[in-house]
Amino acid sequence: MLGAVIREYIATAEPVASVQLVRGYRLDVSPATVRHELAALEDAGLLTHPHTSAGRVPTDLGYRYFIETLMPIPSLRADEQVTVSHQFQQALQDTAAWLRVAASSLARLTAEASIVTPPSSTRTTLRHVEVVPIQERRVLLVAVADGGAVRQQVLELGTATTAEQLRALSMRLTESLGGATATKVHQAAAAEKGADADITRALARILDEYDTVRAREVYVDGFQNILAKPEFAESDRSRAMLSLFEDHTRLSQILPEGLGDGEVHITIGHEHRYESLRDCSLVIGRYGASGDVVGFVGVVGPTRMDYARSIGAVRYVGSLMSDLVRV
Amino acid sequence: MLGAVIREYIATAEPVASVQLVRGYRLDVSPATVRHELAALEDAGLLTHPHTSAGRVPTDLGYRYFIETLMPIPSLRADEQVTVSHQFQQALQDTAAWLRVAASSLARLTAEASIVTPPSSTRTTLRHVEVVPIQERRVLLVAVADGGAVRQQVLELGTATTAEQLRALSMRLTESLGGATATKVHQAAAAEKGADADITRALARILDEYDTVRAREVYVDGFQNILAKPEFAESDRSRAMLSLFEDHTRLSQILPEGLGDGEVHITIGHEHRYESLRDCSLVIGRYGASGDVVGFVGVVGPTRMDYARSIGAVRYVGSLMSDLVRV
DNA sequence: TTTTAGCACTCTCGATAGGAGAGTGCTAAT
DNA sequence: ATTAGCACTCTCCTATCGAGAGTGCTAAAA
Repeated sequence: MLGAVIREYIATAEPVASVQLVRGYRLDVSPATVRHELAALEDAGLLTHPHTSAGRVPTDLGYRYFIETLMPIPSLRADEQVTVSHQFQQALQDTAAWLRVAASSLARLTAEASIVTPPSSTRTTLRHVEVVPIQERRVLLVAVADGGAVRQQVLELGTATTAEQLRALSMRLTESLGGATATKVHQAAAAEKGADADITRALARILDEYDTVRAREVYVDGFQNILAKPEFAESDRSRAMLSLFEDHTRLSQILPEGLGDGEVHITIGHEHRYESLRDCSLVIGRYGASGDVVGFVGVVGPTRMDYARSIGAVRYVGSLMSDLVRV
Repeated sequence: MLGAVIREYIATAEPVASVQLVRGYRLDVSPATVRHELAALEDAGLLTHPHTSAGRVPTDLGYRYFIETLMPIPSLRADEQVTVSHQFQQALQDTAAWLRVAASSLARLTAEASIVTPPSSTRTTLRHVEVVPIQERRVLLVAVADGGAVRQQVLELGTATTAEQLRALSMRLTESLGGATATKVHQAAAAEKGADADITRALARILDEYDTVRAREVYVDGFQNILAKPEFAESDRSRAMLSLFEDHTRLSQILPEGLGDGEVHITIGHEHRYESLRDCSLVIGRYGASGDVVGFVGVVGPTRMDYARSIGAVRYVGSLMSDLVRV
């Protein structure tokens, strides 16, 4: 019964009445009986009334109960899987590109807004360092990390350096710092002097960035989907949300701590700390290679959202991303 | 007089009445006289009436006339300049980072939404190529272009290759393709065979990307500012705009063609092609080094926007970005 | 004990109407 | 050319009303 109400409400966004249930689900009882049951569910705190003579609406608790005990989670349809994985194929080269793909396909699949964070690692080690000349005194420092992730940074050198010297430097750095963690590189930086120290320090900083699990960058897509939902017709509400979305620092704080691999974490309405998310739910998954390289992928929508579908989509996209990161 | 109406309307978003003008601008004439003048401006097509007994509202044409003939354009206040350029200082290392900074400071300065495209060049030549090992068969291809812009791409090689071999390959490619344009690199790719051909082809594709002036990536910020404006209270309108903003392909099509260096291009309301931008204006500037490396930086807001301020902000941010690209 | 029919009661929502307020356009006088 | 005066128009707010939807309760039926 709770399930019926929730399904109906998810579909229509209107409070659902007893007669609707009887008709829509071909129940062999009268509306009055249904009303009795509904009243009981309301006493249990799983449903509410917007006002005396309106149909039932699920509470946050109601959704939670539904999700945890009665909801089957179908995986994505095969053809949808194909479409998405196909899009991923086309964006393999560039991390930024496939993060964008992840965000946009998730948004499209669920018709909600999506959040994706870049992969970051907890104890990255350096695999390869390359210093590439750009201009007279400018060099590009390229650091390839353990998992194959790459980061680059432009540096200004104090003295002009030839390509040969840089090449030698690259080899020396790769040699000495290969396999080193952030702390080790920091130590190495402290030990060096002059221009090389600058470079090593920059390297250390790059590694530090990998280690901060919450990257400053967050990829977001599909906000227009949210704006289209009837519950966000008033612009005040959607504005609060949008401002949260644009403030990536704040945004990254809604990501859950200590999420296991492949797990999906759901927060509903009042369950999260931000006032502006009171009418929203988050479905956040984790992708990455077993505890090492880690990122988040999730969906944001009104509490009245199709959780089963969202969870399915998040799981699938997450698994694709895990594959990409693991290689 | 037109100026007074426009200024007032920009400030209040309400149709402006004759009495308001007399009071607000301490005119030494009666409201009736002002009404005469306003009627004349209306005949000229520079103002309208929402309805018979409402104050005046500028038309698109009115804004255009105002901007082109009567509007002084103050530069940003010194302290604002300092704040912004300071933020740029902190994001020098990473192209993506300073593009984000550009978008967000522009949004903050103007309280409108902002658009920034990455720098792209029309006839880029290759300066340096580096092939960096990542994993057994994976390599990172780093291409440093003429202006100092850097792009990277992960490649899968058919055969395993040692670090030494890659190093030699890097030197050879830099040697043979240094100074080459996209077309030349394409030719070179066609001439080669095997794994090297793959790499050269990838290089050519990277150069192609530089050459497509309109990059697929567009940095956008401050959409919430738009949502806050009274004219966008209804979510339908803002939704149309937001969907345009999220569709970067469509978005990049609103950027003006053939814009000179340091010029600022303004499009008002009905002047642009997209229906969903009917109530919006664009203030788009160009940054880059004299015709070579080029990107766009601009502001999007309601037609009722503070053009002087927007132009000032776009100019300043644009000049900062030009400095960054030129080096 | 569970289910059901019947009915009163409550609340929303849309339509309608009225009145205040704001602002213009016109006319005639300065 | 400017202005005072005034009629006229349109919006916007408020109040009111009735229809409609849906519940909760009660008492009867299964």
